[in-house]
Amino acid sequence: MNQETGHAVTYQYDAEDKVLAAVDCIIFGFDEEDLKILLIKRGFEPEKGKWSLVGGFLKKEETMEDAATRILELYTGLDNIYMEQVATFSEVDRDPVERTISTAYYALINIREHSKNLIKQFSAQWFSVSNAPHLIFDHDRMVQHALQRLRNRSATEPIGFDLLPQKFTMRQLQKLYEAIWDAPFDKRNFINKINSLNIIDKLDEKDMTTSRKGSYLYQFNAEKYEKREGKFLI
Amino acid sequence: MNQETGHAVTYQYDAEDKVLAAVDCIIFGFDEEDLKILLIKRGFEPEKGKWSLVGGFLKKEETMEDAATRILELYTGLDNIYMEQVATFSEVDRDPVERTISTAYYALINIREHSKNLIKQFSAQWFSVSNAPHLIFDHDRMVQHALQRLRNRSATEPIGFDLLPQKFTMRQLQKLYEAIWDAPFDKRNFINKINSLNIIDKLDEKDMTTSRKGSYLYQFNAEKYEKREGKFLI
DNA sequence: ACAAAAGTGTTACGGTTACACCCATGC
DNA sequence: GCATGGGTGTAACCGTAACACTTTTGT
Repeated sequence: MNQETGHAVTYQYDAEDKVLAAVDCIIFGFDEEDLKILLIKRGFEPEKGKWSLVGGFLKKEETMEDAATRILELYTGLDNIYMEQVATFSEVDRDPVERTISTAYYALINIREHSKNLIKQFSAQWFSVSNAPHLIFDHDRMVQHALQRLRNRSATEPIGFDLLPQKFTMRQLQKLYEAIWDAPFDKRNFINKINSLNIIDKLDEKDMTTSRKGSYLYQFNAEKYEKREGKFLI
Repeated sequence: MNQETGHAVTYQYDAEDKVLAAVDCIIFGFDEEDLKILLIKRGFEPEKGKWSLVGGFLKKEETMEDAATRILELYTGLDNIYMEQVATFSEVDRDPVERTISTAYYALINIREHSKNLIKQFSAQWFSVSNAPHLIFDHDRMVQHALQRLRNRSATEPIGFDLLPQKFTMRQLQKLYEAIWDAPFDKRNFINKINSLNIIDKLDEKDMTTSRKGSYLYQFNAEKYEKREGKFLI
């Protein structure tokens, strides 16, 4: 930031308005069928009892990435999670209590790994994106924005794997992308496309839980991804 | 934002840290050859005399979009300009004077229309993106981020026209996209592609300033764009 | 034997790319 | 008449999309 006001040689930052800065997290998970988001029932006024994204205020000694990481750990018990800034929302009256700007981040977690205790403690709940309740403030817009970003990003970066177990089947991967895009893909074309990317390894193991025949497990190979030529593009 | 702390029924916003919120603008222009950005020589400490994006602090009664619009008008005299939020930068020490987070916006203006007086008044100057000086704070990162966003957006939305005069030639349009992408395009393929989009009108006028033969002028047709089927994709 | 999900290849189509010559005009 | 930039069409190529049957195995 910079500004020249009245040609003063030294600028008086003191005269400027300060605001509360918040971070809100759109936590995505995938349950083999639907793309889900983690919401909490707000425990204080205003809007007490309504559904809300998880969030918190930015502290003086942390970056927004730090804050988002802290909030994510607080509500899921997880760290080292893929995360991306979405946008900052700054409508003047977005929080009726006090002027607050909020930066939204989305995070991708393996839904089987988060802490069930914390979920209970915070009255949190997973909702399908397509079937979520109305949220407080501008949180619905944040979710839509995050979803759009997730779609764009997942088409050009191999981030979908963050929503799956380390070992996964082709059907799971396909269902994941179908959930993200809310559109069906052709089974053979999808597999051919993924295989042509040459970034996942087929294992000798099979997952026997969803069919009698069983389906092969695969694993993302980060090394192959780094060394690949050509684009990643689903 | 929301947070449940110690199960209090009413949350004390008062206890939270406030920060300065700034807006910095990456103002893009196009001069028939290069993609340019408008920079100012900082008139106060710290970093006095160094080059910087134009910016300002967010005021209590305005949104960030408002602030960006205000700043843009202050430095160029223009309003009603295409603008998009890029991201918020929040490194703790990014501004050495005081904790300040800054949200970057990029704007696309017709470089012939901005106020020359203001440019002079603020010691502002246009620099080719590829040949700009080092900027203060994290402004270099902001520019790179904005440029990437401009590339992505301009591939799927007809925003390039905001950088051109209302009437322009195919060669100008092509050079603009070449500047944005820093890559050459085939003349015939480009024209075929643009024509197939069916969103610009060929006029009966010619621009005689760059060749003896003259080249036809075209005009973006917003109505056709709204009604088109299929994607816009350069 | 049959139900239920997994696995597998080929062809048609459409968009992208590569490419070279003539045109109009001012000097 | 010639130099300069403007304008035009086609064929090869490649990635995407459409499409149906066989395999495995638990019950």
